[in-house]
Amino acid sequence: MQAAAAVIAIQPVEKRMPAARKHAANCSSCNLRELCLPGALDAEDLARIDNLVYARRRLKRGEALYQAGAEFKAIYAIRSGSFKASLFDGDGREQVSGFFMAGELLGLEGLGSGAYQAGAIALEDSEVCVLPYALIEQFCREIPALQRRLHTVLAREIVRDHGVMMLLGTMRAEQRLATFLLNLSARSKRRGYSSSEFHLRMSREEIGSYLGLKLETVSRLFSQFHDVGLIDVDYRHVRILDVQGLERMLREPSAHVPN
Amino acid sequence: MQAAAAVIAIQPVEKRMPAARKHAANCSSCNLRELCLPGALDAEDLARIDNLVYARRRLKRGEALYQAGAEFKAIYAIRSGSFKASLFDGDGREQVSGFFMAGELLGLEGLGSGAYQAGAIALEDSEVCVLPYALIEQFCREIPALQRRLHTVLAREIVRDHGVMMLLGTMRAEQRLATFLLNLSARSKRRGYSSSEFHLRMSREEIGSYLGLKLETVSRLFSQFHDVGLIDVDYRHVRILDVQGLERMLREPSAHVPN
DNA sequence: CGCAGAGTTGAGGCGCTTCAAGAGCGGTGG
DNA sequence: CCACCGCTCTTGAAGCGCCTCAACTCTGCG
Repeated sequence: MQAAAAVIAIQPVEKRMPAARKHAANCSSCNLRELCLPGALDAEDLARIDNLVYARRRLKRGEALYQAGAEFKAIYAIRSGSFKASLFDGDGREQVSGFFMAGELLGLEGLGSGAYQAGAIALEDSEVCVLPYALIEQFCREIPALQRRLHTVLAREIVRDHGVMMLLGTMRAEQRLATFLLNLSARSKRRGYSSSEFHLRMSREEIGSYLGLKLETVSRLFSQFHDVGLIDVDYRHVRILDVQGLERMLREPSAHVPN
Repeated sequence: MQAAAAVIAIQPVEKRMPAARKHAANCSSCNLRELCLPGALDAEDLARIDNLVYARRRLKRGEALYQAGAEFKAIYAIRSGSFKASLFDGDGREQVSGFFMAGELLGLEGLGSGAYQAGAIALEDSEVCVLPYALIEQFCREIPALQRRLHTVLAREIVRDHGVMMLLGTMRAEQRLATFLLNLSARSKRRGYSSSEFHLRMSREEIGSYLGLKLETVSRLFSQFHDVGLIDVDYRHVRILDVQGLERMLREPSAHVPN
């Protein structure tokens, strides 16, 4: 229970939500639940975890959900908005390790360890559900399906990181950006939005940090993709014109790039 | 139990081990346990998980413990020897995602998902403990300390991957190799071996794949490190002469490399 | 309306790759 | 035991891709 006590500064759901909206804090009535921690839990299990969400928290654009190195207390599920996660090392390097959108989980790397390794910053006004670790531990012991789901979600995070390693280790710049755009497209689609048209919530510099490129290179690639008819770009608004063209780029050999 | 049944081809511990050596299959009598899954479990909990190790398996150099994409049945703890994990994508790219040594766990990314994402190959004659997922799930429900430990271990794997992302995304070639050598040194020390002198079990090409470099570059860097007095190299035998020199390299700004 | 931050575009250079040739090591068979 | 062969490693020369530096434009916000 110490983890729950540690987030006491945040108002519990009951106090924050007027009675009329209170239901919205329950996983069972949340339309993002399939994407989120509950996944394909059946109705009975779903009802049992309804007070797993200890609180909600709203963040403004640019605000930090937690800092790198901060004490781990809870994982967070994104209810609305989006975030970037940033890694820091002791020598002044910074690297964006991922972008996260509605239904995705933040802070998994702190599970069972003392601290968050990456910092999480809101890329727009956002809202998250706070899932205290103590509650997660308890519910996972009681509900086998949830335990398994947590493992799945953790494994998925590892697989996601592997994708980034592959991208950084083996792809040339244009393939990295193509991968990035296709990934955003797929996640946008999965959330019921357009797969071909979306708004980038992050800067060229943040994209560059994520992809292991400089912002100028990212900018040039956007222009180049536009020139060959793969996409339309207007600042942060992107429309994909030729999905297969982007996919084809990934199959090209990566000359002049590490194996 | 289906996971345990699926590994039936491997002889259970009781059958493989003569009575005199049988104890060696128990975590409680394994001198690697602190590094491994059990971690700092107390004696009582340790006794309870003694048949978590369903079997042992020996592999020869070059043999695959499991292939990428194979059905996930168990995680593996390295009892002796070492492994590389390799990632593959659909477009013919390959990337070494890590090197693993005694006491470390393989196959975590398959937890709760259907399949291993990376393949694991023995870099020398090795032996592993087989930990069936069904048993892990069950023991974690019964033993809170083990549940937490599993989370810690999973989170550590994520943190490890973040380190690789940082390395690939922000460091120049010589910093990558320095990081690699310092990492091997620390892990060697932690296992009771020399921190300054060790034998590389992997080829230059495998190192290169891991570091996002070509094998020729790796080779040149070894020579260069030798020339400036940082290390002695004789093929795969390495001796670190100047730890602080290597550490100093990491602090240098990374001109001509992504942010 | 002005200013700061974000994005674009150009010119030049460095770092790592590519291509190539040769040397060293280990395993195998005579 | 030695000679051979394949694989790994080393080293050199040349080139490409992305970075650096820099100037300018566009956008959003007070």
